[in-house]
Amino acid sequence: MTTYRSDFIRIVAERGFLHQCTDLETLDALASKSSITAYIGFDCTAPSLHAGSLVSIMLLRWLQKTGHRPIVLMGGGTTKVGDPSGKDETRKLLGDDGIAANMAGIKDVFKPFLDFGNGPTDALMADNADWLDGLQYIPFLRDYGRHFSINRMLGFDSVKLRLDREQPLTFLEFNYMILQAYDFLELARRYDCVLQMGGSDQWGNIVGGVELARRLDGRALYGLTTPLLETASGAKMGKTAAGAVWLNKDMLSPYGYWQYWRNAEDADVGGFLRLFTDLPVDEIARLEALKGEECNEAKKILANEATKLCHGETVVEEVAASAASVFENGGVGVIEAGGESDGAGLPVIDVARRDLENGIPAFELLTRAGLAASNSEARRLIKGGGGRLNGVVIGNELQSVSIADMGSKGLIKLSAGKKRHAVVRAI
RNA sequence: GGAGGGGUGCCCGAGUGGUUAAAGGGGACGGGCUGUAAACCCGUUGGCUAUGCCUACGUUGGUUCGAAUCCAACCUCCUCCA
Repeated sequence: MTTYRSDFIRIVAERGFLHQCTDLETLDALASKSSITAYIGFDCTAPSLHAGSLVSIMLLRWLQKTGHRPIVLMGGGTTKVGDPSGKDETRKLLGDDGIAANMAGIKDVFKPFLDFGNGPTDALMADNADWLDGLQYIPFLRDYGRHFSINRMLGFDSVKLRLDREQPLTFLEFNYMILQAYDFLELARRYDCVLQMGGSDQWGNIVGGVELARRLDGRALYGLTTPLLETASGAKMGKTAAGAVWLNKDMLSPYGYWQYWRNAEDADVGGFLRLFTDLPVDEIARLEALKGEECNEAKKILANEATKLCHGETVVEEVAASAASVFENGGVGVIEAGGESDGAGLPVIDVARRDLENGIPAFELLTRAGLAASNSEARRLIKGGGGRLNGVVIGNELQSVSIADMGSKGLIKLSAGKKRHAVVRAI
């Protein structure tokens, strides 16, 4: 195995972040003798980032921990264009307001992972709208557009995928890669940023920036990509039935976040521990070796550590206690204590006391609790034997749920399957 | 600009006037087996005030007792020609 001179590259390699690099040796040498600045771009297409972006975020974290300066680039400008990479259809175009709102949510995501400030290795946040918005079409085309070959761009996966699927690719989106290349150049000029990182689907775009800088400024920049993560059985990282695994607690509660990691497949545990926690690699090797049922211990540690990074240490304890209560004792978790769970426990649904006094059909309550997307789905769920009321299978979807079903704490536990639960409370 | 071929449910993909809420596969969800795992087996997979009703096969109109299926216009993708 290759030995690396810089802490950054060594750690990144041994923890599984490394997929491709434009010039690993030189970059390693550079990072070993000086502090470098590197960036990753994030588009503002949603109000939060999800677990799919976590590899990138952790990569910036390690960059900072090994003495370098991370730049988080908000795609305030590029989001207006829309990255065709990995999308088989045109994104809905967002307006300025939507982008600004999304950006605010995304900025929050980074706070627990990176230290921001003005020190030499403090993280920096930039917004490419600052330079992209002011570009003038003809001058830009003449100065930069002439360095891009359509012939090559057509070969890029992001373009090819769209064409192969017979989906439209607008000229607007086609320009995305040029703008991203320009971003890199701009960051190199402004902040002496020498490295752009990103998911493997960004390779083409990153290389575009490296080449642009070489042609225009005669400057060597570097690109590094992370593997595109899939779970061991091939599912896309960061997606579940309930939707994306958001990093923002308004979008996904810490409880739900913890559950995502707790439910990792056996085969993924080691890799996830390396990528998504700060645990030392030899400790991970030990956890990874656990076989059979013992693997669950490793998964709990994974869930605890990952949740700690994202939502903080204090919440983790409550979440873990909740999970133990729900899954090991058939309880309802921290909410039982009577307080607000603040996302550390099962979702709580408030239902008007009057409604409960009259009785609510079981299927309707499941829908209200968010355990089914529609009343029809709730009915099917119950017919299939997947609906539970206080742990008991609901036999008939019309069964009425009322005050009488509340336990001693005045709560009703509803379940869809063995893992999805919610607590109903009367107000 | 011309000629031809396409657009079907979350995705892929059958279906060319009624028996089609639409074959098959994937995915997802539920059940079984387990370890809150994987694999495997079974079931479900448009909505609703639900033994019925409503909405759906690119869009909008039309023909017909009846249309995803026929016609027209439009949108859009592909291939070839200029």
